[in-house]
Amino acid sequence: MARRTKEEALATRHKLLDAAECLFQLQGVSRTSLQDIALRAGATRGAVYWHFKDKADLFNAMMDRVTLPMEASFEADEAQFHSGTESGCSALERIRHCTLNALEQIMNDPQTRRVFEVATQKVEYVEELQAVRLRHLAVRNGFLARIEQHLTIAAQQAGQPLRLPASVAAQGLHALIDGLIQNWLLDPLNFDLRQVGQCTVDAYLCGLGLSPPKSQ
Amino acid sequence: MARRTKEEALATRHKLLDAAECLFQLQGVSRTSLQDIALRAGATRGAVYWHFKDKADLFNAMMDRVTLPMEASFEADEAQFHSGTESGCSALERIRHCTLNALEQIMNDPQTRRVFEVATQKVEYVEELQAVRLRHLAVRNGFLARIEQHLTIAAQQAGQPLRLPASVAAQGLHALIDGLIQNWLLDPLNFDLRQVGQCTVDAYLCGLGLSPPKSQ
DNA sequence: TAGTTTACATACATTAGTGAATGTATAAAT
DNA sequence: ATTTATACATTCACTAATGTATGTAAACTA
Repeated sequence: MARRTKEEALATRHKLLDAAECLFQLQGVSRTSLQDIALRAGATRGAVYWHFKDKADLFNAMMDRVTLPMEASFEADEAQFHSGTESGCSALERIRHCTLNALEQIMNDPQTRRVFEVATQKVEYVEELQAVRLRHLAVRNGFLARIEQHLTIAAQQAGQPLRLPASVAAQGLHALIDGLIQNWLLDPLNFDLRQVGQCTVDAYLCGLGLSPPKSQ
Repeated sequence: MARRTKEEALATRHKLLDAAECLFQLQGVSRTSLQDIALRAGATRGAVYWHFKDKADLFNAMMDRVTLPMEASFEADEAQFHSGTESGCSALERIRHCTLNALEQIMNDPQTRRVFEVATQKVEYVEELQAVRLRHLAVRNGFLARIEQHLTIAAQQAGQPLRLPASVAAQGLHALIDGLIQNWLLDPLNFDLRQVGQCTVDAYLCGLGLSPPKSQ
């Protein structure tokens, strides 16, 4: 077949990733063949092997397409916070804002939702995907450090100490959010992620000794 | 080969399940063949197909072997609670006791830990395993109902209302525990499940308006 | 505009896994 | 003491997936 222009090539690459997302969600990663993916993308396995080394490589690319922007947005947020102007929003507000934002994105952006569902229910984390696991751990530890830091600042701003060591408190908050997402993905109609997320996170923060703001 | 006695047959059945557990943990469910399992159990695929319909059936049996006893113990606990004698332990204590117990079992019982790791990281929940997903949901809803009930009672006993609707509060507590387990399984050395579990659960309960007991 | 590389498609070789059929020696039932 | 069902082992037929090798036409490049 005829050679494509660079833009066209990039387009087929994205088509392949789109197809993979959907098929992974429907059938699971191991049960979808590269053939399936190529077919759904209107291509052949030749295209897949051109763009990716193998299925694990493709999977990584699929993850990157949603996790890299998410991490970037978090870091942008971080940079803004440290830009000298404290801009009137407390550390506590920022924590709530960030977590609520993440929940919103998972609820409203279909691609994010698809990929999260695949990552939590439709893939087996074995050796060839260990890179994914390690990145997951790295990102998580980054989150934990950030949360810990913000909780510490929030406690200072509130003028009272945390009832728990900040690192432990951070582990709990992260586990809570993580658990909420997992459970919601498992059965989205079972509860409202935004509402339950907001209430329970506030309750937890309150339990840490941080009184919730009176907004909403 | 010679026919085995019933006890021997049951023994091979367990050997097969044991082998499956380990191999699933090591290689993931989809990448371990029935051949692998049989070989490790010192048998052949014939034995597997005799005891189980297919891999999904075997997987279900493997899950049942740990989840059925767990559910049974929970129900026994429930029965004891409703046996008229209030036996001096508050609903709040019971919640803490139950969750801590579950965490302990996951930490200390290797089989439970293996199976949980498989169920959370080494399997793809697709149609042929939908029975597992449905049972998971059913068990979860049972837990939620129980937690909700106990939280309500605990609030009555404490003489002050919950800061959240009981159902929402229950979702949060479950998500917290679930998230703790998931994160710990992902990297057991990262934190101490018992300690962090106890602290963060107490913090959350406190945030709900239930003051923690002064034990420990 | 000739040569080179790109972006695939096609064809091939190999392997591995499944399910079912069949074989078989013995435990259990009568 | 037979008979029968059990608890497997062995073999077979089939499919499906992977990776690689090769083909090719058009987009770039000099």
